[in-house]
Amino acid sequence: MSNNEGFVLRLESFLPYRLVVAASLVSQATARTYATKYGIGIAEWRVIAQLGEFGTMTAKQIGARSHMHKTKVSRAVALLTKKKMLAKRANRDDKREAFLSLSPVGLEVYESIAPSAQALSQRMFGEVSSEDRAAFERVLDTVTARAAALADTGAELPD
Amino acid sequence: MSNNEGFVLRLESFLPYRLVVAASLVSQATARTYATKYGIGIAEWRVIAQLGEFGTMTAKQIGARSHMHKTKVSRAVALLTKKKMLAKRANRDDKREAFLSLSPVGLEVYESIAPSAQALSQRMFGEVSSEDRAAFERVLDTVTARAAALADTGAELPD
DNA sequence: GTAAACTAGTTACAAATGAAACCAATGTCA
DNA sequence: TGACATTGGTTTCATTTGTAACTAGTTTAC
Repeated sequence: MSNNEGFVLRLESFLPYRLVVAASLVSQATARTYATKYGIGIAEWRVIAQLGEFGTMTAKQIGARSHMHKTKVSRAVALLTKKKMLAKRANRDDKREAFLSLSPVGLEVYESIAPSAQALSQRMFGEVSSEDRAAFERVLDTVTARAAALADTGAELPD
Repeated sequence: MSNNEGFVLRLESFLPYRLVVAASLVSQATARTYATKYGIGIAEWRVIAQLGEFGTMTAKQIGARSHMHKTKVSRAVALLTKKKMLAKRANRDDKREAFLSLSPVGLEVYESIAPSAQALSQRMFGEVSSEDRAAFERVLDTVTARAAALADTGAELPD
């Protein structure tokens, strides 16, 4: 029984809530897999994925493309460097930054983990029809844009 | 340029990644709004939302329905109790648990925040067509189920 | 040329989080 | 009945996270 006569919010069908719950489960499942099979976390994996896709980037570029806070990137890079998965090359023209890329070891990890990630995704989204998948992507796009705007303008709610 | 000839994962179109990014932005926007306007966090809001919807629940029930870890529920309940937003009534039949419900203050908060939350959701999902929204919900459902299964079985990746 | 403003990245600190230990109460089963 | 396992909930502890301060390097404006 609900204890108020006015507006009642049904949380179970409230989209922002459902989205966040789904993402958190996906994230858990993913983290668990990467951790148990490769001994790295999601942040590290994202760095590897970016470098695997684009070859060479600065930490800043990685952060921008992967939507990660710069401290997170910094720590992920430090860890991956310690694990010899990354090569760091100084930029002669701007000594503040460095060019990062996958070392042979890192590349190996990437080549083994990327198809696995794809397979995991397949397990989660595999039985979705392609129409639904397309719609899903459209919605993700608009929501991402809207939420990003709301998140960093700190916009007030309408009354 | 990519630095490997084999399989390349395009992170920007990788669904689990996009889902998690979208959710994190939604979560940020939401948290910011609740925090600035009501001085509570997402966990606290979820507790309030559950109680607003269902009236009276134990901490355990709240955790189960809202997908929150029991320590998180415990802390949220403690905070809300300190803020006089919750009423706690002992269960005579099982003194380990207690029945929680919204106090008059808590109910006020709920009645003011629930429509705001709805409005915020509207801002994020408002321009989505109802077909896309339906598809989106279908996908969320299947993904939630699949990810939950993967997350707690600790299933291995296929090779 | 140089002082002030700015930027890439790291570090220090504080808050949030989850796993595990814990406490009190309840259930089980001999 | 009484030992043992289990459960609701809290607390402790170690880890993760983000904010803010900081360092080193670069750009801008005079």
